[in-house]
Amino acid sequence: MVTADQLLVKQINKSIVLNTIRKKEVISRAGIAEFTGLNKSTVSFLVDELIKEGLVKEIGPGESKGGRKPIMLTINDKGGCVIGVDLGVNYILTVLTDLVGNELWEKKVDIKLGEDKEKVIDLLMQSIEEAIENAPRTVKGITGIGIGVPGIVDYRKGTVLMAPNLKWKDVPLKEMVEEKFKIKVHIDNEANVGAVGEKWFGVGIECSNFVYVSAGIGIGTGIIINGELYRGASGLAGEIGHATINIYDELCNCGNTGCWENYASERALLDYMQAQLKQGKQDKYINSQNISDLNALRIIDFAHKGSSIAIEGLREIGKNLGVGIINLINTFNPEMVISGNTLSLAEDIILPEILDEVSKKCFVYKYHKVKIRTSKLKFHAGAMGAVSLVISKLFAHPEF
Amino acid sequence: MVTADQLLVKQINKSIVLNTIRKKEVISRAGIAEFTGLNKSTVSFLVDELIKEGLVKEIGPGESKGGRKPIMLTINDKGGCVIGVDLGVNYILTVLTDLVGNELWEKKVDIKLGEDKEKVIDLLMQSIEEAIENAPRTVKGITGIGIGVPGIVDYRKGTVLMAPNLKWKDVPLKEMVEEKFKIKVHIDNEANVGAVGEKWFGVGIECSNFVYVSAGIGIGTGIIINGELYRGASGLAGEIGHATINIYDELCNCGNTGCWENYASERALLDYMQAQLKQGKQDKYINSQNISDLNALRIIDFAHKGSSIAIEGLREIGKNLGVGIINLINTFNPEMVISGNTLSLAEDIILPEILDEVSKKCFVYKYHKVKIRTSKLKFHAGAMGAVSLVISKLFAHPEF
DNA sequence: ATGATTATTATAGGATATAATATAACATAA
DNA sequence: TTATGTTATATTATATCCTATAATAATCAT
Repeated sequence: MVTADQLLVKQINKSIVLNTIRKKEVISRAGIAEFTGLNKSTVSFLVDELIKEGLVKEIGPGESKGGRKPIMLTINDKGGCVIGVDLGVNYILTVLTDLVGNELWEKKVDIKLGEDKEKVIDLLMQSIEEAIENAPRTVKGITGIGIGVPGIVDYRKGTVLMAPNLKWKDVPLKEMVEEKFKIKVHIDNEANVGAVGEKWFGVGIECSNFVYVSAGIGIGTGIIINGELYRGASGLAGEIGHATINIYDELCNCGNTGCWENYASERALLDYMQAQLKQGKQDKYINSQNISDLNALRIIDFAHKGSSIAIEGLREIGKNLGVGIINLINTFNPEMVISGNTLSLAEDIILPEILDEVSKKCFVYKYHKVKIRTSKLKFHAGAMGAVSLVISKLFAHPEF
Repeated sequence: MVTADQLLVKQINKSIVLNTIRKKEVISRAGIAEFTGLNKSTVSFLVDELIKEGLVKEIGPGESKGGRKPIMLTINDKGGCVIGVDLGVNYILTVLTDLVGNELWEKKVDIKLGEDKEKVIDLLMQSIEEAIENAPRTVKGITGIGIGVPGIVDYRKGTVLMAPNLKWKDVPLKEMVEEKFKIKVHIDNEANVGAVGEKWFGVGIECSNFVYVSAGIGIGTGIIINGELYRGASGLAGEIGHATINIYDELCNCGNTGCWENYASERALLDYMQAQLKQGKQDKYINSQNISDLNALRIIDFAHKGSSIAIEGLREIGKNLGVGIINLINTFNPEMVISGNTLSLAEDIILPEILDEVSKKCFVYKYHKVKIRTSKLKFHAGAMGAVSLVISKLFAHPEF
C-alpha cells in the first residue's frame, strides 16, 4: 500500500519547484519562494539538487529590485532531449525537442496507404534513429520517446490493439521500440496524445479540465481531468466517436447505431459531398470530374477559395460536430473544448457552427459558458503531443 | 500555493489508518501496520490520536495467533452522528446514522406535489430538528448534514440553481440550514449523491471508476473517477440526460434535440405506455380505465404481476437506457455502471435489455467487460448518499 | 560612504516516519 | 511446570525534511 513519508514531501516540493521554473521560464530562487510559499532555504536546497541533476541551470544575474541582484534560473536546454513521433495513416512525423519542447529537428516521411506493417515499423525505427543521431550532447541524453498512434492502444502494455487504417492488430510497439533503442517509450492513441499536447504546449496550458476533440478520418477525444489525462479503467476512455447520436440510424462498422463519427468526421464530409454531387449540385471547384480525387483537405481548400458547396458541406459537418460537443459539455462540464485534427483547419467555417449549436441547445452551457477553441498546433499537434507524453512524465508530481 | 510538509504526511497516513479501520471494521494495530506497510510505531501513535479524538475505540482482545493477544480496534460508533436528507419531489426522507453509516433513526414526510417552497423548507427544517433531537450523545455530536436535491446545484455555494419539479430557483439552501443549526451542510444533486452513496455503502465500494445512472422522472448521472466524485468545472458534470441520442428528434424542453431522458426515464415510460394504449393495446392490468392513474411504480408492479404490455414498455425503456449507457461506456471506460432510482426497481426486466444492447453494440465493451449492476440501496439511496456526502469529507484524504 | 533592501546561504530546531530495543502476553512442547 | 519462541505493543534513538532565524553577499539610494 502507498503511504506518505518525508521522501514524498520532498518529491512533491521538488516537482513544484521544477514546474514553477518551467512555467515562469525565468525566475530566481527568491521568486520561487515567494510564488510557491516554500521557505527560501528549501527552495535553495531543491534548486541545487535540480542543477546537479542537469534539469535546471543558472543564466546569470537578473534585474535588481533595490538590492542584491537575483541569480536567474531556467530549465536547462542541454538537460536532455525528447523524441515525439506522430504515426499518421499516411505519414510519420518525427520531432526532436529539448526538455521544454523547443524543436531542435524534425522529419516527415510519407508512407503509402495500405503499406505493410513491417515496412511502416521499419520507417518508424529509421526516423527515430535519425532523431537520435541529430540529438545534441545533453546531461540526460534522450529521456524518452513518445508515439501517437491512430487506433486503440493499451497504454499500460504499450500495445496497439487495433489501428484499422493501418490494418494493425495487437502490435507490441512499445516493447519493440524499447528493445531496439533501450529508451523509455510511451504510446497512446492520437486523441489522447493530442489532448496532452494541448495541455502542455497548446491552448489548454492554463486549463485543468478540458476535452480535446480530434476530428479526422474518425472522431476521437482526449479527456483532461484535474490536469491529467483520464484514461478510464483500461485506457479506452474517450471513444466517443462511437457514441450514438441517432438511435434510428443503421449500423456503424463498430457494431453500434448512428455513431457520432459518421456525422462529423472527414468520412462524413466526403459522404455528404458525394451525396450532394449525386443530387446534381456542383460548382467550378467541385463537380463530377474530380469527385474521386476529393478529400477533406482539398474540400477545405476549395471552401477557402469560395466553393459554395464545400462551405455548405463543412457547415453541415460543423453542426454535427456541435451536436456531439453539446453531449460532451453536458457530460463533463469542462472549462474548455478544443477542436483539433484535420477538420479544425476549417475553423473559420466550422467553429461558428459549433458555437451556434452549443449556445442554442446546450443545457450546461446556459449555466457555465464553456470556452470553445481550435488547436493552434495544427500539423504538429500529434508529434508535439507525443513529446508531451514524455515531458509530462518527467515533470509529473509523484502519485498521491 | 499548496506545497507539501510533514503535516501533510501525517494527515495522509492518519487517514490511511482511519480508512483501514473503517474498511476492515475490526483490526489490531499490528494488523494495520502489516496491511498498510506503515511502521508499527507510526500506527500506534496515530491510532492513539484517533482514539483521543473519539473516532476510534478499542473493543478488547482478539484471537491470538501464537503470541500476545491483539487489542482490536473499530470505528467508535459513539464518535459522532451524521444526518442525511433525501429531498424528493413528493417526500422528504431523513436518516440519522453513526460514523460508519449504521442507521439510528429515520423519518419520512410526504409533501404535496407543487407545495410552496417555504412550506417544503419548513418541513425540511423540522425533519432535521427531529433528527438532532433523536441523536445519541457522542464525542463530536452531529458532524454534518448532507442533502440530496432533485435539480441543478451549485455545489460550492450550496445553492439550488434550479429544481424544476419543486419549482425552485436560486435557493441558498446550504446557507439557510447552516444558519439555523450551525452545522456544516453539504448539498448536491440527486445523481451525484446517489453515486457517492454507492461508493460508500452500495455496490461501488470496491470500485474507483464508475458511473451511476439515476433513471427517475428524468435521467441524471454521478461520475466517480479515482474514487472521487467528478463535478466538472462548475459542478454541472453528469447532465447526460440531456445528451442527444437522436439528432432528428424534436426539441426537448431543455432546448436540445432528442435528449436521452426523453427515451429512457419514467416520463418516457409513461409516454410510451400511453401511445400503446392509444393504439388499442391493453390487458387486464393496464387499460383505458386506469390510464390517468398510471405511474412508473405502478407499471413496474403490474409488470411483476404479469402485465405483458407493462413488460413490453419496460423492455423498450431498458433498451433505450442501454443506448445511453453504451455512450457512457465508450466515453468513460468505467469499471462499472450502476443503474439506480425508480427504473432500477424493474431490474429483472431492464437489466437484461441493457446487457443485451451493450454486449451487442458497445465498442469499448469488446475490449473491456464493464460490470453492469443495479443499486442495492433502493429507497434509501438518496438519504444514504447524502450521509456519505458528509462521511466522505470526514474520512477523506487531504488534498494532493 | 552609509544605511536600506534584496538575494542567497548557513545553522539550529521541530515534526514525522522508521528502526531498534524493551516489555508484555500468550502458545507450544519438553 | 517450565523453557522457548512468537506476536503485540510501547519506548527510545535516529534520519529526513521543512522552517525560522541569523549571517553573509550584493546592490541601490541618498
